[in-house]
Amino acid sequence: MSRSAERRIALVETGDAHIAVELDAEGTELGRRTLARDDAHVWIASVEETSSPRWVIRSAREAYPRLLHAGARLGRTHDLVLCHAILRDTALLAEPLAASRLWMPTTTEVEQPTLFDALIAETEHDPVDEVLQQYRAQLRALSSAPDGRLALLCAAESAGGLVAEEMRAGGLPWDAVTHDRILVDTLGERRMGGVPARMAELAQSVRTELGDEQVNLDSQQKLLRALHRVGVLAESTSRWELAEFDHPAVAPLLAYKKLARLLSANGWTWLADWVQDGRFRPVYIPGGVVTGRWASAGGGALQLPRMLRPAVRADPGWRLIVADVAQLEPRMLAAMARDEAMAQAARGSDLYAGVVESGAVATREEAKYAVLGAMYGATTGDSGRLVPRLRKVYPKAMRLVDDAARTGEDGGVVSTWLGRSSPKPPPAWLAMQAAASGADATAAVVREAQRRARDRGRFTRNFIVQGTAAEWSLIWLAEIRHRLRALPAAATPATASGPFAQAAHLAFFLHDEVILHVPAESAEHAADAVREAAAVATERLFGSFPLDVPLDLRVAETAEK
DNA sequence: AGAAGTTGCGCG
DNA sequence: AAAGCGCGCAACTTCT
Repeated sequence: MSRSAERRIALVETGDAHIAVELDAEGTELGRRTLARDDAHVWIASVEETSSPRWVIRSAREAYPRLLHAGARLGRTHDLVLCHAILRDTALLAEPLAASRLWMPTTTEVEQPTLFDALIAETEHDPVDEVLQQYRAQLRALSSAPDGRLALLCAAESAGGLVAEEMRAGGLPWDAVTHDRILVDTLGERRMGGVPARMAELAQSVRTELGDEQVNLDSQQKLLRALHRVGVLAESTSRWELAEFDHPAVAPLLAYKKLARLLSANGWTWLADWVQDGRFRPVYIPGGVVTGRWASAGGGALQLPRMLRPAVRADPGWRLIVADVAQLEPRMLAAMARDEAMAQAARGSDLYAGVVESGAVATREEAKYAVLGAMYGATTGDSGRLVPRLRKVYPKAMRLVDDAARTGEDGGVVSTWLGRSSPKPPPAWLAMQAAASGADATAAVVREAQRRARDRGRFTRNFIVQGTAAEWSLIWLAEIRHRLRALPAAATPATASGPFAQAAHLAFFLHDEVILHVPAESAEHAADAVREAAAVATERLFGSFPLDVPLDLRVAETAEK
């Protein structure tokens, strides 16, 4: 469908109603209607079915949960809050979108009203006018772009906003019984008013070996002092440092710390707080990371521990599709830099094996550290030592990241493939650099400024790669979602009610991995959808440049790795 | 007593 | 084993 043929409808929530405003391609109003809050979803669903418009909304985060709950799904949106952040900061536009506090994400905390807010309140506009004005401003910004990249990014980001809410509504199927069994098997029997049995035994062993029956193992300071008393002269209580010491307290201590971590991060309290009706529902925050990666709030969705993956279990009659991309970031780098040699190494499922084949390094481990070091800016250690070898074999790719690093060191801004730009350095950073370049700068100030400049360089170096990988993933998600909507309703309903009780849905997303929850009879079609979506994402970003982005995909009952 | 900062861990 | 990017969270410690 061509863009101009696309129907656009702004959907604005007012106190007790929704106003739907029909728009043309420039955002000019063609007509409007008022919908009572309680049955807006009926009209929306019918319009969705007959003409699948692009809905212009303030924010999916704010508006979509209620619609989903009422039974209306939105196909495509333009999310003004998400797109405002992109168009405001992008370096691709000579004249970026004007920043406005009105279009920042609303925070949940109640903030003290500022003078600025008071000013806004005084001059408050009609909410419909505000939406239309902002949309027109964003359309103007997009029409001044040199190519379609920012428009693609805005569309993908908006789709991400929908996916995030739909994933929360659908939830990740979570088997509390399996989770509990893992906890008991690992931590020992749960005991009222104390730590679980096995943890208690380990703690006892540690205290005995330390000759201190009282020491609190969860206090770094007290633990460190106790260790020093028995001759373990570690500087911190971190795992890798303790492992260096040969003392009988070390082994049980490391085991205890591992269990303590599981208990506090994903123990019974977490299970009770975050799993209801057999679903884990974290809050996803699209664009929550400066690079464009998603953040999460609550539930620790960014740290789903490997150990607990067996608790991710499909409902009866349903399956999980578990898919991830191996080495997404270096693949993105190869294509961004149009580095044919690196793309050649990326042919097939293991990029690191390809790097070894190219002769740059001898082993797969070396390849891994060299490639990670190139993207992260390692300068010392094994990783730093290997990076120069990549410069010989992949000069184009290395020039791209090296240039990004230099731009950052100089205080500049870099952009991802689709045009999301890094934040400008903060005033304190600029002040430090200015101070260091003054005639009276001390050696210490100069040294510190150089260190901070290198920090900045490593950030911008990584930004372009991490951010472009996030863009690939966004398109992947959007294309998966699009294809899932065509699948038939489930033969067996899911165990949890809600908008996805009978529909295949995205259930989890983490940077380069997705988990889908799908009716068993649709599993193969859903798997195909995930594969097709990956191919489309690569093609949308890089056109005909030959880049492999292979998936590790399986259809299973659990998400076990 | 509660806010703010630090440490350590686990995820990509 | 490493020490290079990006996160969230819990528990402890220090500050107010």
